[in-house]
Amino acid sequence: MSKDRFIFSLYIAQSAVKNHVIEELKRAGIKVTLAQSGVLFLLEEADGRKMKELSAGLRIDNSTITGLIDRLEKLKFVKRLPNPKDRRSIKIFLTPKGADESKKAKVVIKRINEAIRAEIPDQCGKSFIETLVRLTKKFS
Amino acid sequence: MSKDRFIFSLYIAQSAVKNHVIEELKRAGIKVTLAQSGVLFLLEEADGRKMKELSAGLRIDNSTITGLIDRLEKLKFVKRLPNPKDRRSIKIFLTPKGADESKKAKVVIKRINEAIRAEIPDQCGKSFIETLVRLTKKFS
DNA sequence: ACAATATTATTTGTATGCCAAATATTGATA
DNA sequence: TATCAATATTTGGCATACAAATAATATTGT
Repeated sequence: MSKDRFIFSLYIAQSAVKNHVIEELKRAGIKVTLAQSGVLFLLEEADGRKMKELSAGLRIDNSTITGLIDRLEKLKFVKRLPNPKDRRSIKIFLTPKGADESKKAKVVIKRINEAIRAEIPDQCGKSFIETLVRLTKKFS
Repeated sequence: MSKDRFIFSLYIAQSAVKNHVIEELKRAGIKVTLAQSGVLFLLEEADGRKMKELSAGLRIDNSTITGLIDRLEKLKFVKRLPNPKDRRSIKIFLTPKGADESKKAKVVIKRINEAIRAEIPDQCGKSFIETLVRLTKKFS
């Protein structure tokens, strides 16, 4: 049926997973969205990143990051601070509240990533991720 | 690095493929977008479908289809016609112009689907799609 | 030093996509 | 038949996402 419809199959699988994550985050009482949690995770790893570094890390457009940070700032999860070394750029910092939210979200995301791993046959488990990475490189 | 980050890997692979398709459609002078082409393909297969059938076929929300059809109708690629058998619903029909656009878009999409297939190792080619389908079922 | 160029973030406009609520119509049931 | 539940579509609100245009600042070439 969908034997050769890679584009569509990839779309609906990603869509199903994404909607499931959103639902589980909500169910856990988490205020940030999936995209916003991506920002928090990057900052947890290395705080004070520039907008540019965040958009590169998440593989999304600069202008999209602006909106994500706007909403995260309104929720008091991050703060924009000027970068004295380069006044074009801005550095983003986690607030304590944001760090807390990040940890909570990470629990949910991790659980779902493990549930996904469980769905992938062992022989081709590595191959699945490798294929995704190969597609990403090929079409970027 | 991204060994266990299935959600993220799936997202960026889908995103890369999607953006590549959009670019190629544009490059071929095609006016419809990827999502809109999905509607055209369904109608090419069976014209006069109801909104509900389209949203089910594309696995997207009802309200999203309304917008897609709005734009396709503005471009004169489809027409809304009343359904005498059930006046709650509406049937969507391809115009000749829409049928033409559909064929053009299909050439591009088919080419990219084949390029994707070429990126998947032979042993796990079937398994890749099967995994996507399994994930879709599990999380829907 | 200065002009041309590049980089960083934002703004605006358009397109998805979801959800919840509103509307219209149909079907079922008391 | 009157009412209530189910179904189909639309509307409005919000959150991504990209592209193009803009403003501010840095860098580079001469």
